[in-house]
Amino acid sequence: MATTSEYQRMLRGAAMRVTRPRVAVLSAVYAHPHADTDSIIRAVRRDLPEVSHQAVYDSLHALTAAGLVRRIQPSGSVARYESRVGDNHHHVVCRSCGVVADVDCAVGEAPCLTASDDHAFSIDEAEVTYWGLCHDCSTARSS
Amino acid sequence: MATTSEYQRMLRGAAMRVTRPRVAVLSAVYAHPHADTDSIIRAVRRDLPEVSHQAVYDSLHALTAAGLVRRIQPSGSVARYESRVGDNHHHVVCRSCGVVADVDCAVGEAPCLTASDDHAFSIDEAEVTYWGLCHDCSTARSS
DNA sequence: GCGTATTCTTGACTGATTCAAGAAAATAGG
DNA sequence: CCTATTTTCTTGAATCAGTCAAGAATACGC
Repeated sequence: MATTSEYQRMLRGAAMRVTRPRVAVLSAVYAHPHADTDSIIRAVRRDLPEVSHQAVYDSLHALTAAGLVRRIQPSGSVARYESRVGDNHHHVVCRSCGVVADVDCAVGEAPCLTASDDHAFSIDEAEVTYWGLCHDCSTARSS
Repeated sequence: MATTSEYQRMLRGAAMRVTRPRVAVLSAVYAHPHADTDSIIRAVRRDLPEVSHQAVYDSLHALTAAGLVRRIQPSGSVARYESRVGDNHHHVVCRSCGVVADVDCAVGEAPCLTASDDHAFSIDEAEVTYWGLCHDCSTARSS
């Protein structure tokens, strides 16, 4: 959690114009990690009831391009956004309810960054998604 | 590549009814690894010009549920299907053209299967996606 | 303040995928 | 082989996330 002026500073630091929708979107992503676009729109509208969905989409794209937020999209899910950037962390996703949690890199610094055969690709990122059942869903099933 | 009767045997082995659309879809997935649904529909219609898109969607879901094909969906891409199942391999995706290639598991058998903190999830799979530029796209950019 | 470039609003549109109802086809049993 | 039952396929409409486009509003350098 940060204050409005901190979000403004972050935007300026990324050479972006400071607008109310952008500050509200950045704040919503910080307040609701892994939220989908629709949840972010609803959160933003608690502050700014009149923002258009397009402004939120534009802001999310701009913030993602600037590296201030990160977009994730597990298979079968819509796009989700988080504020934790630049630390090479990964995600665990519940197959049943879709909830997402953060996972630090498993072994050492970048365990999976080296593919066994890179097919002449120049690889810049390795993204790991763990799949399973969250605590609630797995107890709900066994009971 | 396999013959029609082999695909039929695979379907029966999975306790699935053998229908022409399913055989054609299975064959198309084997012939076109990492193809999206639309490419598969077009490939299937070379054999069976009258199949509905819905039959292809249904077949792909049924084949995926039976474990005969695997569905992958990198961020920002539509669903893609492949016939290589059960061997814990991963994918490298080109950020520019979206092409997908297979990558064997990097280190040992299941390098990333152990999350550092599983948040009480029961994890059953670790999926690794490598991002970068394929050979063609990276030479096209530097030239 | 002013001017200009960027961003936001409005509203239509696309494209992948799903839903639903009835027709057709596949297996089990006789 | 024939029939019954269940699954699968066809047809056509609908949904949903996200994009496109044109003009109005706003931010910020001067």
